[in-house]
Amino acid sequence: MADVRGGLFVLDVSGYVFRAYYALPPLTNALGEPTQAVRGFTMMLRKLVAEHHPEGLVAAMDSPGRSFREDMYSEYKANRDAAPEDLSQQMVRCAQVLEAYGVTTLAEPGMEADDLIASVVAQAPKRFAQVTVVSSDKDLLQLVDDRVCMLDTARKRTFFVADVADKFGVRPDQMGDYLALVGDSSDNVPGVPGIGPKTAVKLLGEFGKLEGVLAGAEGLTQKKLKSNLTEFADQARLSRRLVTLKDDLDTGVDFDALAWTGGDAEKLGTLFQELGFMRLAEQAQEAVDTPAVQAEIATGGGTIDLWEVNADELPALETRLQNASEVAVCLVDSKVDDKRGDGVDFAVLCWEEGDALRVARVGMDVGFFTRCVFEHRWEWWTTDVKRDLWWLYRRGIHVNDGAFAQRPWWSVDLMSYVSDGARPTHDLAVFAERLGVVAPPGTTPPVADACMTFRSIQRWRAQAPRESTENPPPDPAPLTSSAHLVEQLETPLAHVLFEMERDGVHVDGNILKRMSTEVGTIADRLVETCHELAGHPFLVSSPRQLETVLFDELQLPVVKKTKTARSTDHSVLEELSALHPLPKAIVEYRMLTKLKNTYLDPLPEQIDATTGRIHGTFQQTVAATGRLSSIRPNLQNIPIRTPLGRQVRTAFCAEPGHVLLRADYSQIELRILAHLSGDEALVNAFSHGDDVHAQTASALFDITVEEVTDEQRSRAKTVNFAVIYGQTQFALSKGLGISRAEAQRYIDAFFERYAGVQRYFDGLLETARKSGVVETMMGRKRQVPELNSRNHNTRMGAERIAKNTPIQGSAADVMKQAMVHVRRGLVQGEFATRIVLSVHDELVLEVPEQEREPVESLVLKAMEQVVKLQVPLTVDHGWGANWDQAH
DNA sequence: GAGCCCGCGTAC
DNA sequence: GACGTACGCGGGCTCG
Repeated sequence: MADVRGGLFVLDVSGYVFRAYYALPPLTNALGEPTQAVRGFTMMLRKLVAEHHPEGLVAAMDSPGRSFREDMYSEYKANRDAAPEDLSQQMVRCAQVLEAYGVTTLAEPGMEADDLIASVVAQAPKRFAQVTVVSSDKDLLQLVDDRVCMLDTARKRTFFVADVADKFGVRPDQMGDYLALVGDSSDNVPGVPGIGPKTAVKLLGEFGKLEGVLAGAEGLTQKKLKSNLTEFADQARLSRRLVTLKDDLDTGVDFDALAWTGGDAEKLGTLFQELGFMRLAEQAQEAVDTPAVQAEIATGGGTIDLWEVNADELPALETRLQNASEVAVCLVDSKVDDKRGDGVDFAVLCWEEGDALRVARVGMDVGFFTRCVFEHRWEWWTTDVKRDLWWLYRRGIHVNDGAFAQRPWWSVDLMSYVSDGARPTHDLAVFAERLGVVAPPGTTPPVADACMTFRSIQRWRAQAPRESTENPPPDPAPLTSSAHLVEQLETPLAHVLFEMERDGVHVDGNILKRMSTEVGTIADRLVETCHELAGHPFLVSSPRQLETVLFDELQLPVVKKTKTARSTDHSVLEELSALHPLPKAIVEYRMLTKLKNTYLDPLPEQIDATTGRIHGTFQQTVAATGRLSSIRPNLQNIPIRTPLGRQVRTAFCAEPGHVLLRADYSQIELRILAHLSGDEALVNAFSHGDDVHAQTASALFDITVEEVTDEQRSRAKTVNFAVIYGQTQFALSKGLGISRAEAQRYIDAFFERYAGVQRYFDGLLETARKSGVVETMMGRKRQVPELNSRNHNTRMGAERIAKNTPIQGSAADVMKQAMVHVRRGLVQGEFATRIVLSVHDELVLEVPEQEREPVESLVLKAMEQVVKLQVPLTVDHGWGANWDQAH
């Protein structure tokens, strides 16, 4: 969600209180006065002030009595019971809270709050650049435009223009027509029978406006729809009038007086005491303080002047930018979390002149941005460089590898991520706060963001150490500080990922659809089998219902428990299958429906009709260890372990004339462990090309490597993994199905054989306890404060994280660097080969037939030689027409 | 009706 | 209570 700061906030009090009254559990004060809605409203108001720092505040309420809409249509809101007495009382109390808070409250006989809000919004631009309507009422979405958004505090969502389109399928200015067609049951607005959201969107998409739809009804082929539109045309017009907001009321508002300067602590204290809000009464003072205006702020003591750049002023802007070495470019798309790049477009540029920041707001001008990318030489500073590349791409500005490499790009998300991968988000607001950069007061969100981006990046680069003393730098490609990590690894990788997303992966949807039909049939039969075995129908997919059937009705033994229930997971069902046929059927059913619901059905939906390819998103700042992750769809958990699952991979195939190359690191994490620990036995084993799992087995079972059976090797492999994950005997015993004592014996045997690993972990934990941080080979950091927790479990969990993160994270460093090198090699060799997937230790490339040999050697070489470790890095590979075959 | 948590299952 | 890192599904509860 985009952050909304400053500007004017217009509160829909009636709507809020109405909902809170019914939604919240009843609450009364000592005198029995109902207060739940007042309390909800007060909390909302406090939160709003604390989080959004409004420049101005104004509230609007409905007036008691008949509204002009009832004169228009006697049934308006007739479905609502008269407001209960205790709701009206609370409405009065809310008005008192607002008064004590110093907020002007508007009410006008015959008018609803919505009309007052619309009128305020219409006049606000004279004084406020940005207006936020605070409401949950979709009627008010009509008001949204590029200066007005709606904040729904209940659902924690902000609606900009693109969000309205996203949610309803129509532009904000079409919302009135939309509601007129669909109707609104909560206000008893009739609409047109038979027209729901889908039909309304289709009609408005075709005809634009309600009148257009009514006029165009004649030409429609669907009979019922046509007759309804004709028969109920007047009802639609009436509905349209009912949902139209009156925006020309004389509100008598003095907009200058709306600037919020804080409330009256004394009044609030008294009021809260009456209401029985004792905690709030105590905090009344803090509640009314406006955020301190800090002169220093992001401006660095200078001033910020916003320059609205007209088309004819662009050359002048460019001249001034000639002298800028660094420019924060905030591309404003009305929607942050989106790579499609539609919506209202403009950018805010921020740069430094002398000691002052300059800010320019520029509309979308392809020529200007093309010159920004290809001609101007300043550093491009942003919050999300991959999003910028998409944004530019969607407008025909194709930043290829060469153009990307020509300028330094710096991105807040990547800086934040390498500094501490464990943070839940890496957005600008948090990053800036950590660096002590605050938003300049009284600026609109895009301007504030541009200034904060500029100052934050400046400060981070000044603070980031250039040298690290923690680990010796790997060679070649030394990355010894987080600044280097961003500059040489993550930022170039962002461009590689952009290209991977843009180019996508070719997927044959028909294969998946055929499988889906077959799997669906079998699953349907299994449902019946399950019902018969249970003796009655039940929802087979519901663990809760299954729990009842298995443990209450069939009286099967409870094998293990989850936090809240008796577990029915795979291991439990396996065990129970000896006692009853139902568990086995469930296992089968789960396997098939998992396949169908997670892969077979969703994947074809994701195939882009024009490219025939899936263009997923690779997230670069999500996994705490430094790994990539993949969403929409997740391309990193495509099945491989079962034959049926593997069939899914046959759908991931090369285009005609191409072939897939799969290349994966062999045992990369164990090799990293060997390198980091320097353990002699482990290093030697890898250096000599020995079978490390067999070597571990020989230690566990006290036999020679030659005597190791397949079964013993497999157990040793599990133990090797357990060490990487920092597992204890408990988990290992579960994994191997052995006693805890036996598991402990394995773990002890491992660390006896590989004593260097034990020493490495001991040293690592000692250092990490002091610093609270662990680090990867390339200097990626993750905070682990829980290492010093007094809670045993928390501390143990933190120790597992501390041991695993350098291993998993360094492997991620290596793979990411390899991706950058592979891509660079492909560009330099002018190959048409594309990287299509990256799955932690595996790369998949789509290679034109004639490029097979050179690309194979390029990829293997790049991956194997990306870093020089104490042990060799080896890469397995395979070729195939599809992903399955390439194994 | 949307959002969230839970249990579960897929990958490395 | 106890296995590191992810994403996503269906069910079911909750609801400022």
